[in-house]
Amino acid sequence: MALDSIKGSLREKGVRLTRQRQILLELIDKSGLHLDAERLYQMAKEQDPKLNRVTVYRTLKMLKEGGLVDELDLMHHAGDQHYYETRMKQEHAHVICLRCGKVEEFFGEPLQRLRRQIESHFGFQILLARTEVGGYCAHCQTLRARELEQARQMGQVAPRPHPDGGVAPRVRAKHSA
Amino acid sequence: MALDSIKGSLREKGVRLTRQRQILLELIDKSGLHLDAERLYQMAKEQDPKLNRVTVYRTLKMLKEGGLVDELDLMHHAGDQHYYETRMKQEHAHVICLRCGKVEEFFGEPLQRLRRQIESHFGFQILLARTEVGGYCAHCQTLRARELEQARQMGQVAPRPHPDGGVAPRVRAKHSA
DNA sequence: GTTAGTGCAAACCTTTTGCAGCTCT
DNA sequence: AGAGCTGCAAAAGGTTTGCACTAAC
Repeated sequence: MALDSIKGSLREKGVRLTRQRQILLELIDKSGLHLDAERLYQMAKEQDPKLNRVTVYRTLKMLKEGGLVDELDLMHHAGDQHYYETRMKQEHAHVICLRCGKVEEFFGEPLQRLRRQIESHFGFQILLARTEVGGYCAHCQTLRARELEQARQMGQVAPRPHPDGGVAPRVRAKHSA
Repeated sequence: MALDSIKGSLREKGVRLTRQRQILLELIDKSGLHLDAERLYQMAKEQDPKLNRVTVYRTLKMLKEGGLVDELDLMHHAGDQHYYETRMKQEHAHVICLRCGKVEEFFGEPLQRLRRQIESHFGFQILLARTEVGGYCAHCQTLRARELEQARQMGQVAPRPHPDGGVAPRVRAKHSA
């Protein structure tokens, strides 16, 4: 489990393992999900109703600057928040369906190859890398074709299939209390 | 020039080429730079002092949703703004030095390979792809080594070389008037 | 007992929205 | 002429900061 290695890493730096941080670390690590700050806050509040949103932001910032978590934006498919995941795993790309929002992870050798090429090409020292890909998953391709067909039958002008045309309208999450 | 193809593409859709949009398109296309909304606004204001910040955001949003520009965040090396570039060029990765802020572009076959692999692995239809890499450029690696050496000589504890340790503190740009 | 960390309130930056008036086609 | 676009003001969303109090080491 990556949790323990994170905790160790923090202890080494003299960072205090407060109750709040334990809760947050546990949530980030356990849920394989890609949580944003607000979501993480809501989940943490269930374990400690007094835990403040600010603490979530401060903890995430610390973990990010310590290189213990990575920050993603998943192509802003649902707004401008950032998402977080522990750095345990091997480098991977995120593949986001712009229609249903599903996020897949792609591991594989092309990523390492790309990384090596960039390092040698520029003499660059890579600390963080991020590849995000947006489009339509197999399932949504089918559904979308059907939708377009229906629109055509209803006598409407068929929307031209455009590079970014199908992006779902931004749903702004609302902080509830 | 990509400008004309963008203009054509907009005209086709019945989008009006207003004075403001011409100014903005010109700026985005001409400056090879990666501009954020605020910077673009400041530059546009020099040509038309009445042009409003809101128009900049609306134009960028339209271009983005029309697939005519790509939105980047360049690893948030200078804050949480987004940066924009025309989609003319071949797909490329952005390589950002976290110390000096320089942005390099990497073209090359590993990117296409990665793209193809993702498409075939998931049966995914890619519309947008983005690879951003953060670290130290060749020049800053040298400077940083020197800095660390000096810190050591001054009797301080040598900062452990950390995955994300050297990121410059966030400078929040301020809207001036 | 120190010092880092927390909660609260308020600020901050970036981006969006409502609406009246202007302007491209 | 009329739909589309702009500017203005105001709001919203996400995130950060100042400060007094609390808790981890």
